[in-house]
Amino acid sequence: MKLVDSSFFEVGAVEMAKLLLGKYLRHNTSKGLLLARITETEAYAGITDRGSHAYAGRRTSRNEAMYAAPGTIYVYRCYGIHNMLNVVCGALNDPQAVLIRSVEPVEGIEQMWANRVKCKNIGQLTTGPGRVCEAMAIDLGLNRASFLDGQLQLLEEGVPKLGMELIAGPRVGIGYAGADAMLPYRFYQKNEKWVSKPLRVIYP
DNA sequence: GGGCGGATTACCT
DNA sequence: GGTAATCCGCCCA
Repeated sequence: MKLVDSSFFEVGAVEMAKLLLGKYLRHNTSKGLLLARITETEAYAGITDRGSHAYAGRRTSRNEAMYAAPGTIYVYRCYGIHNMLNVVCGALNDPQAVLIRSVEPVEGIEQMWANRVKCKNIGQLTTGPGRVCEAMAIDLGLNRASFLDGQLQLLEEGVPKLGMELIAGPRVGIGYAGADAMLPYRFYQKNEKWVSKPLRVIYP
């Protein structure tokens, strides 16, 4: 597998959310290598998206990473407890990002179990954005770093898989976003089992 | 300076 | 299905 290059990130969030499915997230930690396949994503599509931290051009210390170069890592803390991992994409000063909601563990699974202190069920090891960060030891120290040259990386297989059938539906937990809460910006592959919350309503 | 609440999870009934 | 946990960022004064 090879690292994706910088141009990979130069697309809007909705396209990026689809392209990230099946890619690999690798974290080189002091306790060993963690590798996982991305299985569920959500797009946060810039300043017109009421669900986004950057809606209406909001720019604060928390979301500053969204305004950085495509390929930047955006990690923030939610509910005072959980970290959320996002991939910044689009263009410089165009705050687009994709939330990684679930992954399939591939390597370093023992370490992931150790990181997920209270987890007993394999199906809950890495499904959910907070769980992904806990399992893969992703914290605020990675915020504003880059996927292109750091210890957290994105990889792809030499030969892309074809014919993925995608499921799309509304994003989770953004009821405040009004009409934008209905947008089909959450994605996973058909028959994917590493998913946080299966969709009831499926958009064709 | 102060109050509110969240891109969630785990554990309870 | 309901709710506690837990804290910084955000917004208003």
